[in-house]
Amino acid sequence: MTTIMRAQTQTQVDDQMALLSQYYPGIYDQIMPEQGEVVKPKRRRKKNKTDVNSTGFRKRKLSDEQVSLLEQNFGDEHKLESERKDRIASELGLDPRQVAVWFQNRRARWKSKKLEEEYSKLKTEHDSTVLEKCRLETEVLKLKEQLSEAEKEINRLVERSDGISSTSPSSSFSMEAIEAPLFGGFGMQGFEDVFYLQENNYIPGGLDWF
DNA sequence: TGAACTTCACTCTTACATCA
DNA sequence: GTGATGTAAGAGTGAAGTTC
Repeated sequence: MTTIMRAQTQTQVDDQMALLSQYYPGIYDQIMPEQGEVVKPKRRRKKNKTDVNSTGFRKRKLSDEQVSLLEQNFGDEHKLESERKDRIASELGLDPRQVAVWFQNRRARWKSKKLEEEYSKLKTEHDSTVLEKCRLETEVLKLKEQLSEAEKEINRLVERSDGISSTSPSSSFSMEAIEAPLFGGFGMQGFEDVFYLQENNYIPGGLDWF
Protein backbone atom coordinates (compact mmCIF):
# COMPACT_ATOMS: atom_id res chain seq x y z
CA MET A 1 0.00 0.00 0.00
CA THR A 2 1.32 3.42 -0.90
CA THR A 3 1.71 6.34 1.42
CA ILE A 4 -1.28 7.97 -0.26
CA MET A 5 -3.34 4.89 0.26
CA ARG A 6 -2.32 4.71 3.85
CA ALA A 7 -3.24 8.36 4.35
CA GLN A 8 -6.52 7.90 2.59
CA THR A 9 -7.30 4.81 4.52
CA GLN A 10 -6.57 6.59 7.76
CA THR A 11 -8.84 9.43 6.72
CA GLN A 12 -11.56 7.03 5.80
CA VAL A 13 -11.10 5.21 9.06
CA ASP A 14 -11.46 8.49 10.92
CA ASP A 15 -14.64 9.32 9.08
CA GLN A 16 -15.96 5.86 9.58
CA MET A 17 -15.18 5.95 13.27
CA ALA A 18 -17.17 9.18 13.53
CA LEU A 19 -20.08 7.57 11.77
CA LEU A 20 -19.68 4.43 13.77
CA SER A 21 -19.89 6.33 16.99
CA GLN A 22 -23.06 7.93 15.72
CA TYR A 23 -24.83 4.87 14.35
CA TYR A 24 -23.36 1.95 16.27
CA PRO A 25 -22.40 3.21 19.68
CA GLY A 26 -22.17 -0.31 21.05
CA ILE A 27 -19.60 -1.41 18.54
CA TYR A 28 -17.78 1.88 18.76
CA ASP A 29 -17.38 1.35 22.46
CA GLN A 30 -15.99 -2.10 21.87
CA ILE A 31 -13.28 -0.97 19.46
CA MET A 32 -12.56 2.34 21.22
CA PRO A 33 -12.58 1.18 24.81
CA GLU A 34 -10.52 3.92 26.29
CA GLN A 35 -9.56 7.46 25.41
CA GLY A 36 -6.17 7.55 23.82
CA GLU A 37 -5.97 3.87 23.20
CA VAL A 38 -5.90 3.28 19.46
CA VAL A 39 -7.54 0.08 18.43
CA LYS A 40 -7.80 -0.47 14.71
CA PRO A 41 -11.24 -1.48 13.52
CA LYS A 42 -11.63 -4.97 12.27
CA ARG A 43 -11.74 -5.56 8.56
CA ARG A 44 -15.39 -6.57 8.71
CA ARG A 45 -18.01 -5.20 11.02
CA LYS A 46 -20.01 -7.61 13.04
CA LYS A 47 -23.55 -6.59 13.54
CA ASN A 48 -26.16 -8.00 15.78
CA LYS A 49 -29.79 -7.52 16.55
CA THR A 50 -28.98 -4.72 18.93
CA ASP A 51 -27.68 -2.44 16.20
CA VAL A 52 -29.46 0.88 16.43
CA ASN A 53 -29.11 4.19 14.69
CA SER A 54 -28.83 7.64 16.16
CA THR A 55 -32.58 7.93 16.63
CA GLY A 56 -32.71 4.84 18.77
CA PHE A 57 -34.38 2.68 16.15
CA ARG A 58 -32.84 -0.22 14.39
CA LYS A 59 -31.54 0.93 11.06
CA ARG A 60 -33.78 -0.37 8.36
CA LYS A 61 -35.65 0.21 5.14
CA LEU A 62 -36.22 3.68 3.89
CA SER A 63 -39.85 4.69 3.73
CA ASP A 64 -41.82 4.43 0.49
CA GLU A 65 -41.87 8.17 0.24
CA GLN A 66 -38.12 8.42 0.68
CA VAL A 67 -37.47 5.71 -1.88
CA SER A 68 -39.92 7.31 -4.27
CA LEU A 69 -38.16 10.66 -4.10
CA LEU A 70 -34.76 9.01 -4.39
CA GLU A 71 -35.96 7.09 -7.44
CA GLN A 72 -37.26 10.30 -8.93
CA ASN A 73 -33.88 11.94 -8.43
CA PHE A 74 -32.07 8.93 -9.78
CA GLY A 75 -34.29 9.05 -12.86
CA ASP A 76 -33.26 12.64 -13.45
CA GLU A 77 -29.55 12.02 -13.05
CA HIS A 78 -27.57 8.96 -11.96
CA LYS A 79 -24.67 11.00 -10.70
CA LEU A 80 -24.89 12.75 -7.39
CA GLU A 81 -23.08 16.02 -6.84
CA SER A 82 -22.36 17.16 -3.32
CA GLU A 83 -24.87 19.97 -3.39
CA ARG A 84 -27.63 17.76 -4.73
CA LYS A 85 -26.82 15.08 -2.18
CA ASP A 86 -27.16 17.52 0.68
CA ARG A 87 -30.40 18.92 -0.69
CA ILE A 88 -31.97 15.47 -1.09
CA ALA A 89 -30.73 14.44 2.32
CA SER A 90 -32.31 17.42 4.00
CA GLU A 91 -35.53 16.97 2.03
CA LEU A 92 -35.80 13.37 3.19
CA GLY A 93 -34.38 13.83 6.65
CA LEU A 94 -31.56 11.42 5.89
CA ASP A 95 -27.85 11.56 6.40
CA PRO A 96 -26.05 12.69 3.22
CA ARG A 97 -24.00 9.55 3.59
CA GLN A 98 -27.19 7.46 3.34
CA VAL A 99 -28.17 9.27 0.16
CA ALA A 100 -24.72 8.65 -1.30
CA VAL A 101 -24.89 4.97 -0.41
CA TRP A 102 -28.38 4.66 -1.82
CA PHE A 103 -27.25 6.17 -5.14
CA GLN A 104 -24.21 3.94 -5.18
CA ASN A 105 -26.30 0.82 -4.68
CA ARG A 106 -28.91 2.04 -7.11
CA ARG A 107 -26.26 2.57 -9.80
CA ALA A 108 -24.99 -0.95 -9.19
CA ARG A 109 -28.51 -2.39 -9.48
CA TRP A 110 -29.17 -0.35 -12.59
CA LYS A 111 -25.96 -1.57 -14.18
CA SER A 112 -26.75 -5.15 -13.26
CA LYS A 113 -30.24 -4.86 -14.72
CA LYS A 114 -28.89 -3.29 -17.88
CA LEU A 115 -26.43 -6.15 -18.28
CA GLU A 116 -29.23 -8.63 -17.81
CA GLU A 117 -31.31 -6.91 -20.45
CA GLU A 118 -28.39 -6.81 -22.85
CA TYR A 119 -27.73 -10.49 -22.27
CA SER A 120 -31.37 -11.31 -22.84
CA LYS A 121 -31.41 -9.31 -26.07
CA LEU A 122 -28.24 -10.96 -27.35
CA LYS A 123 -29.57 -14.38 -26.44
CA THR A 124 -32.77 -13.75 -28.39
CA GLU A 125 -30.75 -12.62 -31.39
CA HIS A 126 -28.48 -15.63 -31.09
CA ASP A 127 -31.42 -18.03 -30.85
CA SER A 128 -33.10 -16.61 -33.92
CA THR A 129 -29.82 -16.72 -35.85
CA VAL A 130 -29.35 -20.38 -34.92
CA LEU A 131 -32.90 -21.05 -36.05
CA GLU A 132 -32.29 -19.31 -39.36
CA LYS A 133 -29.07 -21.30 -39.82
CA CYS A 134 -30.99 -24.56 -39.31
CA ARG A 135 -33.62 -23.45 -41.77
CA LEU A 136 -30.99 -22.58 -44.37
CA GLU A 137 -29.16 -25.88 -43.85
CA THR A 138 -32.40 -27.76 -44.37
CA GLU A 139 -33.03 -25.72 -47.50
CA VAL A 140 -29.55 -26.57 -48.79
CA LEU A 141 -30.14 -30.29 -48.21
CA LYS A 142 -33.46 -30.10 -50.02
CA LEU A 143 -31.88 -28.29 -52.95
CA LYS A 144 -29.08 -30.85 -53.13
CA GLU A 145 -31.63 -33.64 -53.30
CA GLN A 146 -33.47 -31.84 -56.07
CA LEU A 147 -30.23 -31.29 -57.94
CA SER A 148 -29.41 -34.97 -57.65
CA GLU A 149 -32.86 -35.88 -59.01
CA ALA A 150 -32.39 -33.46 -61.88
CA GLU A 151 -29.02 -35.03 -62.74
CA LYS A 152 -30.59 -38.48 -62.79
CA GLU A 153 -33.38 -37.26 -65.06
CA ILE A 154 -30.87 -35.71 -67.43
CA ASN A 155 -28.93 -38.99 -67.55
CA ARG A 156 -32.10 -40.93 -68.32
CA LEU A 157 -32.99 -38.55 -71.13
CA VAL A 158 -29.48 -38.64 -72.55
CA GLU A 159 -29.42 -42.45 -72.49
CA ARG A 160 -32.83 -42.59 -74.21
CA SER A 161 -31.65 -40.12 -76.80
CA ASP A 162 -28.53 -42.21 -77.44
CA GLY A 163 -30.66 -45.31 -77.94
CA ILE A 164 -32.99 -43.66 -80.46
CA SER A 165 -30.37 -42.04 -82.67
CA SER A 166 -27.32 -44.21 -82.14
CA THR A 167 -26.46 -43.97 -85.85
CA SER A 168 -27.25 -40.34 -86.39
CA PRO A 169 -24.57 -37.61 -86.47
CA SER A 170 -25.95 -36.16 -83.27
CA SER A 171 -24.83 -39.25 -81.36
CA SER A 172 -21.83 -37.23 -80.24
CA PHE A 173 -24.16 -35.47 -77.75
CA SER A 174 -22.91 -36.20 -74.23
CA MET A 175 -23.13 -35.08 -70.60
CA GLU A 176 -19.78 -33.38 -70.97
CA ALA A 177 -21.43 -30.92 -73.26
CA ILE A 178 -24.10 -29.97 -70.79
CA GLU A 179 -22.34 -30.32 -67.49
CA ALA A 180 -20.35 -27.17 -67.79
CA PRO A 181 -23.21 -24.74 -68.19
CA LEU A 182 -25.52 -26.69 -65.91
CA PHE A 183 -23.19 -27.07 -62.96
CA GLY A 184 -20.98 -24.14 -63.69
CA GLY A 185 -23.61 -21.49 -63.40
CA PHE A 186 -26.95 -23.24 -63.33
CA GLY A 187 -27.22 -22.46 -67.07
CA MET A 188 -30.12 -24.13 -68.84
CA GLN A 189 -29.47 -22.94 -72.37
CA GLY A 190 -30.50 -25.56 -74.90
CA PHE A 191 -32.65 -27.51 -72.42
CA GLU A 192 -35.89 -25.63 -72.81
CA ASP A 193 -37.32 -28.71 -74.50
CA VAL A 194 -36.02 -31.14 -71.89
CA PHE A 195 -37.75 -29.45 -68.94
CA TYR A 196 -41.23 -28.17 -69.19
CA LEU A 197 -41.47 -24.89 -67.34
CA GLN A 198 -44.65 -23.21 -66.38
CA GLU A 199 -45.21 -19.57 -67.33
CA ASN A 200 -43.97 -18.31 -64.00
CA ASN A 201 -41.11 -20.82 -63.91
CA TYR A 202 -42.59 -22.32 -60.77
CA ILE A 203 -42.02 -26.00 -60.19
CA PRO A 204 -44.23 -27.52 -57.56
CA GLY A 205 -42.25 -29.04 -54.72
CA GLY A 206 -39.14 -26.95 -55.12
CA LEU A 207 -36.59 -25.94 -57.75
CA ASP A 208 -37.95 -22.43 -57.49
CA TRP A 209 -34.66 -21.09 -58.73
CA PHE A 210 -35.32 -22.69 -62.14
C1' DT B 1 3.06 15.93 -4.22
C1' DG B 2 -0.42 15.08 -1.07
C1' DA B 3 -4.94 15.68 0.92
C1' DA B 4 -9.76 15.42 0.19
C1' DC B 5 -13.30 13.58 -2.17
C1' DT B 6 -15.87 10.38 -5.34
C1' DT B 7 -16.83 6.12 -7.61
C1' DC B 8 -16.80 1.29 -8.08
C1' DA B 9 -16.55 -3.64 -7.05
C1' DC B 10 -16.94 -6.69 -3.61
C1' DT B 11 -18.70 -8.07 0.59
C1' DC B 12 -21.50 -8.50 4.81
C1' DT B 13 -25.75 -8.06 7.41
C1' DT B 14 -30.51 -7.75 7.99
C1' DA B 15 -35.39 -7.96 6.83
C1' DC B 16 -38.63 -10.30 4.51
C1' DA B 17 -40.85 -13.88 1.54
C1' DT B 18 -41.48 -18.57 0.36
C1' DC B 19 -41.57 -23.36 1.02
C1' DA B 20 -41.32 -27.97 3.07
C1' DG C 1 -46.00 -22.54 13.72
C1' DT C 2 -41.17 -23.12 12.50
C1' DG C 3 -36.67 -23.61 10.56
C1' DA C 4 -34.15 -23.49 6.10
C1' DT C 5 -33.26 -20.94 2.14
C1' DG C 6 -33.26 -17.26 -1.28
C1' DT C 7 -33.34 -12.43 -2.32
C1' DA C 8 -33.39 -7.38 -2.02
C1' DA C 9 -31.61 -3.55 0.14
C1' DG C 10 -28.63 -0.83 3.26
C1' DA C 11 -24.11 -0.29 4.41
C1' DG C 12 -18.72 -1.09 5.15
C1' DT C 13 -14.25 -1.56 2.92
C1' DG C 14 -10.31 -0.94 -0.09
C1' DA C 15 -8.57 0.48 -4.45
C1' DA C 16 -8.36 3.72 -8.00
C1' DG C 17 -9.40 8.07 -10.14
C1' DT C 18 -10.03 13.21 -9.99
C1' DT C 19 -9.49 17.81 -8.37
C1' DC C 20 -7.21 21.47 -6.16
